[in-house]
Amino acid sequence: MSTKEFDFSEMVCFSLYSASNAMIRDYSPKLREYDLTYPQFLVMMSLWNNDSVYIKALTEQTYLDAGTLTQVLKRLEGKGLIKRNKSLVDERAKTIVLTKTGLSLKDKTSHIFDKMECKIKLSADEQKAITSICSKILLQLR
Amino acid sequence: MSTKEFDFSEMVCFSLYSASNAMIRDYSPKLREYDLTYPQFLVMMSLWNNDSVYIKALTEQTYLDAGTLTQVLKRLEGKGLIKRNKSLVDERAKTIVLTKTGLSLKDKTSHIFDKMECKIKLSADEQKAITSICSKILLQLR
DNA sequence: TAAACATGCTTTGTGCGCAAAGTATATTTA
DNA sequence: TAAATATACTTTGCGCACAAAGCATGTTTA
Repeated sequence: MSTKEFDFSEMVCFSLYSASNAMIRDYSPKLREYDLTYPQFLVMMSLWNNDSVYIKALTEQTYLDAGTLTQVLKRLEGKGLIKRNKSLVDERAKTIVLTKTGLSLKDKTSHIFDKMECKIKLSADEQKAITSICSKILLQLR
Repeated sequence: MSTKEFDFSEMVCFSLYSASNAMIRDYSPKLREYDLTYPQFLVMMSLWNNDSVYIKALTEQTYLDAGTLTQVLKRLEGKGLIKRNKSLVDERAKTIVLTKTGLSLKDKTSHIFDKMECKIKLSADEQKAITSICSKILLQLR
């Protein structure tokens, strides 16, 4: 016993983990020009899709937990990109709305994706494969 | 302008990020029984493959940077799983060696993978696809 | 309608992940 | 061989990620 070797390149979890870290690391300098981190950018994208939502909706979009989102949203509010308003309907909940500045960032950052896409060269099939297998994993771990 | 919707499920980076988070989140309770985090477990696996190595070798195996590894290794040493010895050949470098306790953990934790594998049901082809596409991404971001 | 429970979010504490700066040792170069 | 450069690692600072506990407001139930 104790003779089995661990082949890191065949491990699903490690592959995802290291590739995800690498991609986010690569995004970071581009995002930093707009004073954003990747998770912050993610939240902004979700809000650009759909504004005036509860934090609960953002946890479902981003798969981040409420505790993580609370601090991310505080920082985004600190930068003047969003406002957190207490809901009138449900006093427990907070409605997240984009400020004018927050909204205007959408167009300014739209080139970041294009640059990224051309940097990592995946075929359409590979792109489809990886995203669908990731969805499958995510679904099984809910 | 400003009309494009972001489709999260088609984004490579987000797919990797959320699936990786989900898998690590799922591993965590099992690893916590052995007082390990996922990155700590990763380092241990690397050492179970190959002991008495410089930290540099671990950065290459795990793709974690030296700063991250320094703290992970300190914690592993604190738990008595490894020792960090100053190299006799190169005074700058540290040689990481497993303790008896650290070595013995290999067999004790070997079941964790099997449980995980059976939980996320991927075909052999899917597993091969995802790991190879992740390798490709990693290679392009070096 | 009071008590029990659920929900939406915040707080706290731990451990990454990484950039940037720092320290000590080693190697190369002029 | 002294100065410049490189290497191996550590330190610092910031922002996640998440579990667990906490708080306030809702909803359900006895």
